[in-house]
Amino acid sequence: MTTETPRRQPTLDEVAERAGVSRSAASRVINNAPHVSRAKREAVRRAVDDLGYVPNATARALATQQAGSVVLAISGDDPAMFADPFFAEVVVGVNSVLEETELELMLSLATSSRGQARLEQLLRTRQADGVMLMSLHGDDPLATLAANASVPVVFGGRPLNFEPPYYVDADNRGGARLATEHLVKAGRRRIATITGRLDEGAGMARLQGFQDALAVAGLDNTLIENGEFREDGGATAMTRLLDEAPDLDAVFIASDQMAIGALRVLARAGRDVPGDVSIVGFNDITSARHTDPPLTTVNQPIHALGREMARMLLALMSGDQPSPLILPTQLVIRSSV
Amino acid sequence: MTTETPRRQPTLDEVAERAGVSRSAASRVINNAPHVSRAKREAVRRAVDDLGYVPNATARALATQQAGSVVLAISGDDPAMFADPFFAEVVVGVNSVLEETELELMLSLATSSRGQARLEQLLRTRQADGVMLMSLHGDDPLATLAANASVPVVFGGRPLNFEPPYYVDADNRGGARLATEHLVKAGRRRIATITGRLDEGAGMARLQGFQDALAVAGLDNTLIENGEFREDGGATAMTRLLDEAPDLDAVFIASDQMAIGALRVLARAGRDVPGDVSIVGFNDITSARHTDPPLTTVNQPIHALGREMARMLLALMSGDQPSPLILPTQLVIRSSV
DNA sequence: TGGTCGGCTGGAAGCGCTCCCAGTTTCTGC
DNA sequence: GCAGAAACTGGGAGCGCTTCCAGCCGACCA
Repeated sequence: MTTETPRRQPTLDEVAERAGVSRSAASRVINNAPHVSRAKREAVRRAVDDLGYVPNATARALATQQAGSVVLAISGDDPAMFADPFFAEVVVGVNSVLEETELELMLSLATSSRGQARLEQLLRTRQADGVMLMSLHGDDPLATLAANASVPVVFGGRPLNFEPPYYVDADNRGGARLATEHLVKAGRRRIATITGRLDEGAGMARLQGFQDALAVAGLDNTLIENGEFREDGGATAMTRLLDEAPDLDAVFIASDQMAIGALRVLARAGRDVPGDVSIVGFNDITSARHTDPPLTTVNQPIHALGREMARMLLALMSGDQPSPLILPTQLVIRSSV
Repeated sequence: MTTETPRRQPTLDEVAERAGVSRSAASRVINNAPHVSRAKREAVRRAVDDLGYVPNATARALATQQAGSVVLAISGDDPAMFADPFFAEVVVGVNSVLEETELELMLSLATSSRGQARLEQLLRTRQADGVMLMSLHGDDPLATLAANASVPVVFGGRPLNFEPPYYVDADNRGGARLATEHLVKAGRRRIATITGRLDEGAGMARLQGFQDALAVAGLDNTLIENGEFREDGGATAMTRLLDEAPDLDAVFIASDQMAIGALRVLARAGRDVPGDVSIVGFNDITSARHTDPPLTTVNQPIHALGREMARMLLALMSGDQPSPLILPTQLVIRSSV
């Protein structure tokens, strides 16, 4: 009902006409290409301003065969997995570098098989110029898909069974070793671990780091329970551990989430932390600061992970061949050891 | 070095040729349009399979003038704001309905002015068919942009100063009232509040709910400090409150994040929770379960918020005129009251 | 003064798909 | 067995932009 006409966006032709030049010339000035005289260049700019012209991204994409967007794909079998704050922070990291470019960010939660099919579609239809692929586990079909995708792919984390050409990962193994060594140095001798999903690279690497450290210290490294990276999994794993080895005096837990569950079990069992048993977690989520007691844990640079993935993808897209990157992890000492 | 040719994707023309039909016919069967004989239809399908044809989304977008994607835009002045797990869950909700469609999800963290410009661009270039816009605060320029965007816009939460035609929001005011009433029922009489940012709709609504409840109860409702929705803000606000009104016996805190900060201050000040002072938070983040004591708080259906935003946008895009939606909030009783 | 060179310039051919339209075929009902 | 309707069919014109290319023109050198 307003007087506003539902005016279409002006096209390049209209700009050209108004500026009194050919469409080619107009296109050149829009794209800062050479071979256009100063006078025409300015005429075109003026016309652009007057008309409020904005190039149509779709048409441009069709003509240049470049989508102008990249996708961040989170693969996994649990639809709600993305709710993990971990990913949110990765996204912020990714965004921080994409912001400097003209690229748009698409998000693909390839969680159902339908989701995976769509991601595949997305790539085959060339709606995106590159992919960042996270959290492949086990025999994720996406791994192969990625391998022979026609666009650059960088992995976030390394899948099991397969070393991708381009990836950025956190030093999970090193971090786990650090954590476990910390326990050893604190004088603990009967040290267990609660693992994450062992069909994920991170889960396995943390277990290995744990075993590395105990092997070096000459301690038993077979007290292992799986908690699947979930809080309740951590709780039940802790229960089993207490059954199996009532004399344990420390446990390295492969995620803070699980540590929270374990802490609850420990409290209920009347074990004092860190008096009776020391705990160290992994990830350094914000909650880790507010557990009782505050959790000693391993921090991984999540923001940097996202940032570096994006940088690597950009490099790849511009024809470089970047090397894989492993980001350092760091022990954060609080009060649970 | 493999024998794989870097084969381009086949085009519709190739499909048509192989099937021995016209491009128009091929297009019709791809799009399940009528007016194509059974025989040709099958020939085309076969050709599609043989060739592994996938329609080029960009070309289709250009021809149909539909991008095939929607954007979820998070506006705000803090680049890291998105790291709030709140948004992650919204994304999951949004995704759950988009997954059923052919629409792709683009994410726009319109945090810097550059980010905002890009979002504006995104819309003007029609790279997206619709927008979900979240977390406008104060005089966010995006509000007006959204208002006269040429694509449907649904708001997540209501901005201040402006009631958008289409939005889904949580019942912040009602939730805050619930929380405060709970405090009153528990026999508390000297009740304060720590507010969130008052230039955001949610922050203001929660303050109003607080005041509503106390007005009804005939209690003083002027014990107010601002915590800006941040943890440290909650801490300093609590400190000020303790100064101002050492006799307070309860505080409604507009976010769990801030409540965590406040709890720390309270503990340090030697006040027992809930013995000396009762606390209720807002949001029901996962950490709320692990504070000391576990936090009584108001749960808002974040996943549903995302889901309903997406549904509303879909409705809008298909020409309907959905009504705004206010999702119920719910008191979650734990041990801090 | 003639010849060259190199930077302008605009025409035109796509990019891959949709969809209108006019022409052809095949069915109906009588 | 025939008119008229209904269903198919393929040609062609776009969607808005990029980019190749051939033609120009003025400048510059000998």
